[in-house]
Amino acid sequence: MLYTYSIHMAQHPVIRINLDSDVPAQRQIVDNVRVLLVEGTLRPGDSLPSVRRLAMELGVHFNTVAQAYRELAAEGWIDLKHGRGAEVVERAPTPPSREQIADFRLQLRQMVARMRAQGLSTARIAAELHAIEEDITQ
Amino acid sequence: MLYTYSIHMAQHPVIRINLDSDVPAQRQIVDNVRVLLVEGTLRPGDSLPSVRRLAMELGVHFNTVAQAYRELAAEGWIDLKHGRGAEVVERAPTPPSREQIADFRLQLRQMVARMRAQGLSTARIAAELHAIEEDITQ
DNA sequence: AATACTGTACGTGTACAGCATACAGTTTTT
DNA sequence: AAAAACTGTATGCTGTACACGTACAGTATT
Repeated sequence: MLYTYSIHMAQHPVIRINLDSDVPAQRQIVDNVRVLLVEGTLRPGDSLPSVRRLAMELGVHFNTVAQAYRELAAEGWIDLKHGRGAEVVERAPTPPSREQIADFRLQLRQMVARMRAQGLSTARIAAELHAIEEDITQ
Repeated sequence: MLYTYSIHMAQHPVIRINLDSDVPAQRQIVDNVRVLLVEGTLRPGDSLPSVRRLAMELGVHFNTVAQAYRELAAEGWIDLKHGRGAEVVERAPTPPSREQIADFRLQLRQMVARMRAQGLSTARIAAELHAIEEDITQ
C-alpha cells in the first residue's frame, strides 16, 4: 500500500496509481480511467478533475495527467476544452476486427503465464478469470 | 499478418512478434517464450535458438534477443553459458504474494476494458476468458 | 479589470529500446 | 595445433518516450 496514491473522482469513483511500478504513470492513469468509463462508473456528462487537481493528488506533474487526458480524448472518451476542463462524452461504438480477438487471446495467455511464473496456482488464476467473467456477463 | 515474424524453436514451438506494435520487441520475445515455458512446450534440457539465429528470423538485432534471454535467465527459466548457447533449466517455484492477486485482478479488468473499448462484445470476451480458464484447469 | 481557475506548448534531463561494433568463450573443422 | 565458425558479452551511439519546469492561452468568477 505504500507509494499508492488515490483520488476521488466526481465525488465517488477512485483511481490509484503506483509510482514504484515500472508502468509509466501516464499509462496507469489512462488504464484506470478507461476501466471507470467502460464499467459505467464515469458516464457522459460527468466532468473529470482538472489536470492540476488530479496530478496533485496522485503525486505527479500536471503535464503527466494532461497527456493521459489527451490519450483518452484521442480514444474518443472525453472532450477537452481549453479553459473549461474535461468532460465525458458519448462515444461512438468501434467495429471490432479479427486481429483483436487473436491479440486478446495471446495477451491473456501471456498474462496467465506471468502470473503462474510468479507462483500463483492455476486454481487461483482460474477463480479470478471466472469472477471477471461473471462480472461482465451481468 | 503483415509485419508478423515467426520462428520454429526446438523443431516444434513457434513464437511471433509484431514489429508494428508499441510493445517493445524485447518484451514480446520474453512474454512469448515465457508462455512456452509455463505451458510446457519448452522443458528443462531443451536448448533455445542462438541469439543471432532467432534475431535473424524475427527481424531484430541479436542484442535485442540477447537482452530478452538475459531477462528470462534473471527469472530463472534458462541458463546462459558463454559460447555454448542457452538451455532451459529446472526452475524453483516462487512463493506467491498477496499483492500479486490484487495486481492480477486489476490487470484483468484493465485488459477487459481495453478490449471492450476496441469494440469486442462482453459475450465474446467472456467466451475467451472461459476458454482460457478451461485450458489451465486440465 | 483583475484574479483564479482551466488546458496547451514549449524546452530539459533521464531512462530505455534498438542497433553497431568489438570482444571473449566453445566447438568444429582443417 | 591452428583456423574457422559458431556461441554469449560488453560498450557506445541514436532515437523515442516519460516526467518535469516554465511560459502561454482560453474561460469563469470576482
